[in-house]
Amino acid sequence: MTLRELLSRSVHDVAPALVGWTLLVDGVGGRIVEVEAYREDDPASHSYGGPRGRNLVMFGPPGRLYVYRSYGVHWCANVVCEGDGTGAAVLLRALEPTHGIETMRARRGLDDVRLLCSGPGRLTQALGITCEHNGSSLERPPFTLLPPEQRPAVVVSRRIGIRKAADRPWRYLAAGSQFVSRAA
DNA sequence: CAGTGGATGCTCT
DNA sequence: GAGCATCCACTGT
Repeated sequence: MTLRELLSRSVHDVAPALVGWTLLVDGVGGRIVEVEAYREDDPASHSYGGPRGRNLVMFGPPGRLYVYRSYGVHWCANVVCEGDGTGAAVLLRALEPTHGIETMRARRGLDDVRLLCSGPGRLTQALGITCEHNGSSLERPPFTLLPPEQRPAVVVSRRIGIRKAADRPWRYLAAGSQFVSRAA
């Protein structure tokens, strides 16, 4: 299955399926170990209420990156999926660093590998993702998405850091990973 | 450990 | 003017 075919499916299929893939930006990054699903009929989603303003990329074709500023200070990155204007995307919440660790240490200003990419704001800082990448295709440089050699076991839990629709079990983690932002 | 509060920009009311 | 899909430093056990 191609990346495009994978991302064209329901966000509830795409989100767990992305766990284990390796995301690189200019060769720097790691293995995806934590994501969350968001969709249009979801009060916690930026796409809730239909396309307007900053959320337009969420209603575009699958395989693009939706980047927004969080709490005025951080960037958060989502993989747009489904397509056909459904407004669904997968929030990238944590990576296990594998490539370019020294570059990520320098960008983050710390040494502990477990803290480099264990949170949505940390991850974008470590990989150098900013609003300049909003709307960019993940199928082209500087991005690389590599499939896992073996599909990892995935654990489901409730989403983190939201007040609305906080009870929906739409957070997906690599089982047993030490690099998630919070244990399941 | 846990809990609290500040930084800071953008969207929405 | 409020609220936010966050992170970090600081406080107190």
